[in-house]
Amino acid sequence: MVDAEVIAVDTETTGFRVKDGRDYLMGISVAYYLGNLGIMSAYFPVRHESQNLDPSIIHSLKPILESKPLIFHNIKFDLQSLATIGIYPNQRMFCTQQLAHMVNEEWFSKSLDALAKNLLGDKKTKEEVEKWTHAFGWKTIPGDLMDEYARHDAELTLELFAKILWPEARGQELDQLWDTELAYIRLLDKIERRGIKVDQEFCKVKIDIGETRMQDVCDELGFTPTPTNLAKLFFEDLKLPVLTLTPGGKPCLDKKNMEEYDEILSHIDDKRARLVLEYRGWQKAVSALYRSALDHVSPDGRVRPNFKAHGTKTGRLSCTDPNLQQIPRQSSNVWNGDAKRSFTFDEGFKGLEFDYSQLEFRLAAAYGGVDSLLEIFAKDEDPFIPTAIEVFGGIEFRQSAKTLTYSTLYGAGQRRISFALGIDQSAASDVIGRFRELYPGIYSASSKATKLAASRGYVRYWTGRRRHFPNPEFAYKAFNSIIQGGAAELVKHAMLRVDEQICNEDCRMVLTVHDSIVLEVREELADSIIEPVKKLMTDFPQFGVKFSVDCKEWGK
DNA sequence: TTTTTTTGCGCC
DNA sequence: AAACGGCGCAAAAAAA
Repeated sequence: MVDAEVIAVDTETTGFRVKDGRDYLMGISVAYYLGNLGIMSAYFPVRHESQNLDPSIIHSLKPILESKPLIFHNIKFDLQSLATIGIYPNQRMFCTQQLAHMVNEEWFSKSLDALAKNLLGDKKTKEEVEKWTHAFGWKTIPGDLMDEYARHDAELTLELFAKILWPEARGQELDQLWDTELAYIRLLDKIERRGIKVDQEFCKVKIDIGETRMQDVCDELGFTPTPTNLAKLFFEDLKLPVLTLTPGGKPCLDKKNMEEYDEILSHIDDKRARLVLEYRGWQKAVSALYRSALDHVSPDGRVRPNFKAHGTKTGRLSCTDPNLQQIPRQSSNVWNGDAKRSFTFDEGFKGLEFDYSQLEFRLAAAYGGVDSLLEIFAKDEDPFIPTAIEVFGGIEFRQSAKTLTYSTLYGAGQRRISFALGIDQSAASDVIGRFRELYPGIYSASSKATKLAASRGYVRYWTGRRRHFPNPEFAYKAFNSIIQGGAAELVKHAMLRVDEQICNEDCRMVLTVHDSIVLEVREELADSIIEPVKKLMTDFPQFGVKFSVDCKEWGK
C-alpha cells in the first residue's frame, strides 16, 4: 500500500447509523495497482464478532489512509464510518459515486453494483456473501467470510475510477471541478455530523393533538377518509361531478379538487370536504414530519439527515432520513403552520435563515441580458410589477404575474399556464405572447439553450458542469436546468465561502434548502455575522445582476 | 403475506 | 407547435 499511487477503499459497517456511533466500522477493504503485479486487494476485519485481525492493524493503516490519495464509492459514508475507529483522512480523495453523477447525471442508478455491471461488465453475484449473512446475520458474520465480497467492492471502485470515470471526467473537462466538489461533500459531511436539534416535546404534543383531531374528524364523518371511501360518498351518495382524473383514470381527489368540492358542498351547508382536508393536513404533518423527526432522532437529541449531492439531475441537493427540505413553511394552518418549531437550537444559540430573493429569476434575467429587469433587481424593487401591468393590465394582478413568471422559467406551455391561472388556453397563449414581448431576451436565451441541448446533447452551467439531454424531445428543459442548476452551483460556492470564512464552533451551518442556508449561531454573535454572510452569498459580479439575501430568525 | 405501484402532498 | 422544472415520504391500492 505504501508503494501504491492511489488506493481504493471500502468500509463494512454494522449498519447505517454510523454518524452517531450506534453503528460502527467492522472492516476495511483496499485495492490498488502495483506495477506489473496488477491489481492487489485485501480486507482488514477489525470489529467483527469473530475472526478479527490484531487491533494494532488500525495503527498501521491509519498513517497510510490519512496520507495516500484515496478513492471511495460514496465517500461521505466511508469517512463517517472510518471516524468510528479514529481514522480521519484529509488529503486528496475521490468518489466514484459523485464522479458518475458528474459524468452522466442521467444514469439510472449510481450504486456500485449497477455501475460495475453497466460500465465494467462485472458479472459477479452476491450469492456467496448473502448465504453467509443469511446464516450469521449481517452484524455477526465472522471477518474471514466477508473477505471476498469486501475486496471485490474495493476492486470495482478502483477499476471504475481508473478505467472509466476519471478518464471520462477529464474528457468532459470536469476534473477541474473535482476539488470544489470534494470540498462540498466534506462540508455536507460536517453538516450531517453536527445535526440539528429536535424539540421532542413539541413534536409529541403535536402528535397528540393531531391524533385526537383525526379521530374526531373520522367520528364526525362516520368513516376514514381514504380515497375509496371518499369516492363512494362523493360520487355514489352525493352524485358530485368528477372534476379531473388521476393518471390511473380514477376521479382525482387531490387538494385542489377537494377545495372545489368544498365550495360546491358549502352551498348545502356540508362541511365534510373541509373536514377531509383538515384530516389529511394532520395526517401528513404527524406522519411525515413530527413522527418522522422523533423516529430519526439520535440519542443526543439531534437528527442527522443524509444530503445527497448526486440526488438530482440538475445538481441540486436532495435530503433523506428525514427530508429537511420539505419542512412546511410558516402559515396560519393549525396542523403545520408552526412546524419549523420542531427544530430548535442549543442553549445560548439561535437559528438564522439566509434566503436568496428570486435567485432563479435573477439568473434568468442575467442570462437573458434583460436590462429593465437588471435595473429593477439592482434597486431591489418588485420584479413582478412590470408583468402585472404590461401582461395582465394592472398592479392588482401581481400574483398572476408571479405564477406566470415561474411557470415559464419551469418550461410550462399554454395548457399548464391556462390551468395555473384559471383562464382558457387562447387567453393563456395571449398572455405568454405578451410576456415574450416584454422580455424577449429571456425567450431567446431559452430557445438558444433548447437548440444547443437538442443538437449537442448537453448544455453547460456557468461552472462548466454539464446537463445531458440524450433525448432531444426533452431539450425544452435545458433553460430550466441552466437556471435551476446554475442556482445550485451558486449556492454551493456560497456555502463553501461561508463555511471557510465565517463558521466555527460558535457559528455552525446546520441546514440548506436549495436557496437558503441556516446557521446555528451563538446569540451574542448573531448580529455581527449577518452582513458578512450576506456579502459572501451575494458577491458574484460575473453575472452582471445584483443578488439579494434576506435574513430572518428560524421559524419567525 | 410481502412487494410494488399509485395517489397525494410537503418544499424550492 | 408543444412540453411546468427538481425532489422524498407515507398511506392506500394493486400485484405478486
